[in-house]
Amino acid sequence: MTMTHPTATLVEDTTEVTSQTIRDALRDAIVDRRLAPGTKLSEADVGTIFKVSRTLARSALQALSYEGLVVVERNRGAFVASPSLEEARQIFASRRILEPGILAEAARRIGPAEIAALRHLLKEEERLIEARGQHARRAEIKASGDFHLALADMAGNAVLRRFMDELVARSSLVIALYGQSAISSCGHQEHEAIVTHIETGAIDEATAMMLHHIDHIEADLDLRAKTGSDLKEALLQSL
Amino acid sequence: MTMTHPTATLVEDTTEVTSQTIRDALRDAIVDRRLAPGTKLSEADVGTIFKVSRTLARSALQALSYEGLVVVERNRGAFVASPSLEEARQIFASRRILEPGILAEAARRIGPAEIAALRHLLKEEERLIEARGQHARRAEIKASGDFHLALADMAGNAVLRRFMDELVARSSLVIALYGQSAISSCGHQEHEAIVTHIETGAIDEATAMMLHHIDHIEADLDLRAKTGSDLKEALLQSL
DNA sequence: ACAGCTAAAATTGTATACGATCTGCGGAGA
DNA sequence: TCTCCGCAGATCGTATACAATTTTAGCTGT
Repeated sequence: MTMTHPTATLVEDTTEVTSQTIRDALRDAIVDRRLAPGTKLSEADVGTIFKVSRTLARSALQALSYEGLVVVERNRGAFVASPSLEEARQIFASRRILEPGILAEAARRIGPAEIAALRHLLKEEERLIEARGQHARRAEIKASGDFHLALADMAGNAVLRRFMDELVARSSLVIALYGQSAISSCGHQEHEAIVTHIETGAIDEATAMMLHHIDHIEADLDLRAKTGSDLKEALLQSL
Repeated sequence: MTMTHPTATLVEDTTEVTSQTIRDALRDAIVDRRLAPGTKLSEADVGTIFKVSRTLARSALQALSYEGLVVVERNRGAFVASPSLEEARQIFASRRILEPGILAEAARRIGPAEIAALRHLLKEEERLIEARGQHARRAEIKASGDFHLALADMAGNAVLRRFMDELVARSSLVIALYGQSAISSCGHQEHEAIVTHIETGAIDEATAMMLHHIDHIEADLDLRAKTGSDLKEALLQSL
C-alpha cells in the first residue's frame, strides 16, 4: 500500500487504461472463451465497463477486427467473430504452412535454455490437465496455444510471431465453436514429442509430429451451434 | 449523367470518403513509393487532403500501422515505415516460408483459366518493362507484386492472402529503402518460369524457382539512406 | 390474430472541443 | 559564444456533441 503518488486518484493499479488495455482484455476474454462467438460488443457498453469514452472502446474493437477476432458490421456494431467452417479450414491450412517453417527456424536457434523453457511450459500444461474446474480448463487451453507461440518466439521473427498470434487466437475461437472434446491430453503428448525431437536434432521428425499435431486438432472439430454470452460478467471476471 | 438522386450534393464521383478510402489511397501511395519511408503523416494534413475530420484520418493511420506500413509513435505522430535491415530479413524469411506453401496450394486448384490469367499478368509486366518513364517504373514494381498476390488468390485462402498482402506491401518499402537496381528483368523471367512449371505440373521445380526468385530479390538489397517526401503532392497525383 | 406502417429509442458514424505532450525558438546567464 | 530555461505554436489523445442509421415497439386496418 505505497501512497507514493498523491496526485493519482487511485492507489496504483491504474496503469492508465488505453486502447491497448481494452484490446488485450477483450482478446483474453475471447480467447479464454469467456465471451462466446456471436456476442455483441456494444461500444457504449465496453466504454462503460472500462470507464473510458466510446472513442477508445471503438478503437479497441477496430483493432480486434484486424486480428479477425471481432467482426464489425457497418451501422450494426461489433460481434465476437464466429468463424465459418470454411474459415476454420483456412486457418488450419495456414498453420500447416507456417508452423513447419517456424519450427525449422526455431530449431536452428534453440539451445539448452530454450529447451528448458519449453519443458517448463509442458510441466505447466501437465499440471493444468490434472487440475479440475472450469478455470483450470481454460488455462489448459491457453497453455496449449502458448506452446506454439513460444516456439514462434524462438524463431526470432516478429512477423511470423504476429501471424501466429492471430492464428492461435482464431484457432481458439474455432475450437470453441466446433470442438467436440476438450483439448485432448494426447495433444500434450505431441508437444512433448516435438520438444524431444528438437532436442535430439531430429528436425524432420519434429516437423512431421507438428503436422500430425495440427491434423489432430483439426480432426477433433464438428459442427454445432453456440449462443451469445454476457459481456459485462465475462469481463469483470478477469479483474 | 443520371441525376436519379436529387439529394446528392455532387453528381456521382462522391463514393463517400471513409476510413477505408483513405487507407487504400495512402497504402497505394506508400507501395507505389510516392511517399518515401520516414515521411510524416500528420492527422490534420491527411484529414484536410481528403476533406474529412481528424477522426477518420487517424483511423486510417491506425489501420496502416497494423499492416506495418506506418509507424505510430505516441504523442509524436505517424510516419511511413522505414524497415530496418533486420525487419527486411524477417519479411523475406517469412515469404520463403509462406510462398512455397501458397504455391503448392494454388497449383492444386489452378486450371487453364488461371494459367491464362497469370500469363495475362506476365504480358502486362513485360509491356511495362519495355516502357519508359517514372510512371511505368512504378507500375512495373506494382505488377511484380501483383503476380505474387494473384498466386495467393488462387490458393483460395483468405488468411494467407492477407498475410501476403502485408508481406508484398512491406517488401515494396524494403526495396524502396535498400534496393540498388530497379526491379531486374530477370525477376520477370522467373515469374514466367514459375508459371510454366505449374502448367506442366512440375510443382517441385516451381517451388524451387519461387525460392530462388525470393532469394534473388533479397540479394539485390543494399544499405543506403532515404529522405522524406511531400505528402500532399504524392497523394494528389493519384486522383 | 397478423401484416404493414410509423414513430421513438438505441446504436453507430463523424465532427468538434479541450486538455496534454512535444517541438522549436529566443533570451538570460555564465 | 554556448548552454539552459521557458514560453508559444503545433500536434496528438480523449471526451463530448451531433447526425445518420438501425432496431424496436406500438398502432392501425384488414
